[in-house]
Amino acid sequence: MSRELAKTYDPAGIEDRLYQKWLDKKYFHAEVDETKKPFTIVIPPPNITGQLHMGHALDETMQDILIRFKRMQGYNALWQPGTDHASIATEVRIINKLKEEGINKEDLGREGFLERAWAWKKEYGGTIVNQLKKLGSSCDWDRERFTMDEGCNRAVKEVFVKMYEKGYIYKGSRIINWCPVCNTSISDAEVEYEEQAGHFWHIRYPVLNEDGSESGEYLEFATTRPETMLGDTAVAVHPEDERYRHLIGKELMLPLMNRKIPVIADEYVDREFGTGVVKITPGHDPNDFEVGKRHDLPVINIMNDDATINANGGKFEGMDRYEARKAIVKELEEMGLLVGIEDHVHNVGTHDRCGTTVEPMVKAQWFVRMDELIKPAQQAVKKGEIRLVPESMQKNYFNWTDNIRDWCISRQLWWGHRIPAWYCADCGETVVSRTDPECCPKCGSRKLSQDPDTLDTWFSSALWPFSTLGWPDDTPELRYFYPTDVLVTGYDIIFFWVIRMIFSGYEQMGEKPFHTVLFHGLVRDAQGRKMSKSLGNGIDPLEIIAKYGADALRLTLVTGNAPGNDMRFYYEKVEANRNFANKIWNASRFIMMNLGETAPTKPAQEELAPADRWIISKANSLVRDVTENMEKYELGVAVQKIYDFIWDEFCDWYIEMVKPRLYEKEDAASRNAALYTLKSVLIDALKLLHPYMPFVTEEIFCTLQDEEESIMVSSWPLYTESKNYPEEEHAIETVKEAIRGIRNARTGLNVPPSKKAQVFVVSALEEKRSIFEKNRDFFRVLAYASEVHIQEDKSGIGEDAVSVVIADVNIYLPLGELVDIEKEAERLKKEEERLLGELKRVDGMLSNEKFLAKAPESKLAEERAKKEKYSRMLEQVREQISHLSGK
RNA sequence: GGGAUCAUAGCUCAGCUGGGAUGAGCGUCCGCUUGACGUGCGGGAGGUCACAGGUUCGAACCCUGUUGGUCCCACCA
Repeated sequence: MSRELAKTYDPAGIEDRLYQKWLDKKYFHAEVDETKKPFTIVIPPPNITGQLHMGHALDETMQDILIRFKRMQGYNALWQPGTDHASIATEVRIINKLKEEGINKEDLGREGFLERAWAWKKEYGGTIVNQLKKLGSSCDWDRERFTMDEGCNRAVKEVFVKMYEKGYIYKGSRIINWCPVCNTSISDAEVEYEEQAGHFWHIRYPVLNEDGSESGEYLEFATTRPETMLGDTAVAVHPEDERYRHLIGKELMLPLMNRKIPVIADEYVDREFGTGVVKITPGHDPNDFEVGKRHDLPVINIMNDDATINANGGKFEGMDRYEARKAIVKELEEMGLLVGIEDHVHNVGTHDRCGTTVEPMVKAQWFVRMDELIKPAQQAVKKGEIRLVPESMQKNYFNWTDNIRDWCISRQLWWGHRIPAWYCADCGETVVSRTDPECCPKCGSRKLSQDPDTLDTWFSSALWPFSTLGWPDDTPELRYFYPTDVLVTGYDIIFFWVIRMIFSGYEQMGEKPFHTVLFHGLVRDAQGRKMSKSLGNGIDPLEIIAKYGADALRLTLVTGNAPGNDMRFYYEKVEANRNFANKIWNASRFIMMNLGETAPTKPAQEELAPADRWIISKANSLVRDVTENMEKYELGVAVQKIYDFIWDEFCDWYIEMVKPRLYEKEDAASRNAALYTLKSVLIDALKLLHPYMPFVTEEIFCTLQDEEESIMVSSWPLYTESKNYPEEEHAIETVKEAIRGIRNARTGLNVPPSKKAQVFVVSALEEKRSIFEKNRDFFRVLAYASEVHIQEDKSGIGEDAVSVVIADVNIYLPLGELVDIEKEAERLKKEEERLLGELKRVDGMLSNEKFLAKAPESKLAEERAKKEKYSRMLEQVREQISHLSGK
């Protein structure tokens, strides 16, 4: 096999080719295998209407990292993919498309509409999936599911019927949020509150005498929505409000409608607010609805579904709600009942899909009773059975579970799961059934009609962790892969989805759906704004992939960002990561060039140079740290360590150190040891990096070696005690320190690398001199020296040499230029102060009983060693100071 | 109104349950045809970790308060 790579890494072509290979080899596919431990992630199903955006890209990348990591660790890793039918989003999209053709949905009829919808799904539903593939997502596509496929439909019906039978699902007339544009009810979670500038209209209603005549007294209040007065059925005051006590029980004349309404007393009224009087409209305000229930008030619905006034609105019938508002205010003013208008900013509920102001309306809808269901979901998080990462998300979670209200699940849409309830035209019986009933079980009538409504999209997604594994059937997959392991999602859908999956899991399966929820934040633009269509500031992940490669994008999305935090997207960051891909590419290219056609053989222990052992040892700790971080879901921290290791330690130091051994071919054993180490350390680093950058790592891996056919099914590196070489680590770090000192000095003295210099490395310590002696080549190469002299430092400061002091090593550069003695003295003084500070700190720790009792032995030893080191350094610095002052 | 969260280098952010500001990317300055890479190499400048107190031998990290920003929830008509 030829080991040649192009001079720069160009992801184009490579990525698609490798992805196809993985698909062909079925590497993504997971089968039930009792001999292996499963690791499962279910994808948050993207909407079929969706276009891949940065949010998806982040979400998928995190999941892919985890699943690839676990797969390499030897788990039987299943990433269960699928898409969501997204009832309202899709229905809106199709309606709009029909509109372009001049068709409205009713013309087509339900059947015809659904036909169009399925055709649409067939045409566009796969788009998002293909886009996910561009990212490198290692989903088991053989198991792809859809929330409205046959299995999911059965799961939905099963759950609906079961919960209905248990009394958890009921139909009731309650006040719900109505979207007049989408023409459907929506749940509380779908309402978004928006601050809007509005007004307070101060209005008064005349108080009536017992005989119905006007008493001349008025009751004044303020309202932000005067048009709802058409549906007023009372006016309320606080029961203990002295100002109005005498009016409680009396009647008022509702102007414009000429309806008598009572004055009632209810604690809901805040005496301090406004006039302490509230008009009560049970038909169009959730609070008023509750008040109405307590007082048995009639509920009057004054609006049609499109938010125009209906027949109950008298002469305002047919007007839009805002037109009616104007007209009503005008008439009240003419009647002298408008006391004043005041500017007021208030929160208005809008539909999160279309932005329309939501209208509270009383309608017969289906609900899920939450009080019982929520308990296990609450407990699970409280007891730590389900872990939220980051933990701070618990507050959010409990905020919702503690205040949960019944979930309105019926939608007046056609695209979705139709509610499995039928009504008997003859006896009025409601039949809820898994199968379509032929006749009424109560009266035998065949005049049954199915409820026209469909279910909230989230009803089916709530079942996703088990419906995708085959539930309600008792499948091997379900037994093996459930509960799943980690759910990765944005914190913005905790309420819509996460909570609902959790309680559904406990209710239907008797077990949690996953043990960990890993949250990520939003991807914002460079200015920190949300990416949105209206702002036009969205960045298309596919464009980034085309230009920089999926690897660079993936890395960009997971670095420098803690779980749950929002991040900003910078092109500069992507570029930096593209550069990193190129860096690895070139390091690998270099290694392959030197490898030639023969593979290096495993060297004997004693053939390994100190530098080899050093990098092996470093790589070994890297394996331990990275694995640990990844297991704690610290994906960004982990990859940062890999990045630093590859770029700094491996490329900038180790490869440079090894070059002389590669070029001087006399010592075959040494060359072989170097090549072997280069190759094996590179392979380990590639493996660690693979979950993050699957494509470059695979391409290099396959070119570099012939033993294994893919890095993605190779095994994760293991931390091995025997690969620890603390002595060599110490030695090479010492050498690095000295070399850095020389480089510094050279820069300070303005000596370019091309100008090779004699270098005197001088140390008072026998130990160091011997280390330098063993690694003297490095000085030549890395410090650009012509000659290297290692000498004992007897004087502290040399007599006729220029000296620069780095730590406790003196480096003499006989270049004929003198260092500024005063500056040097100043520097030494500072160094002395620093060391004194350090010693004080270490002493503090070592004399602290609590610390001594608690700290692990390794930490103690480390601190003691530091103490020694600092004392020694201090001694030397002081010696040098005295030498200098003697001059 | 309640709650959460953030404030660290010019910019964007890491900083692992108190122990050397350990830092990254970008930017900036100086210097490099060092035979993998200029998508590169070497070196530098730049931080009283928002402010004020407190706990501690020791605080960016814990507590209290202040200021400023972001977000979530909430019926104040």
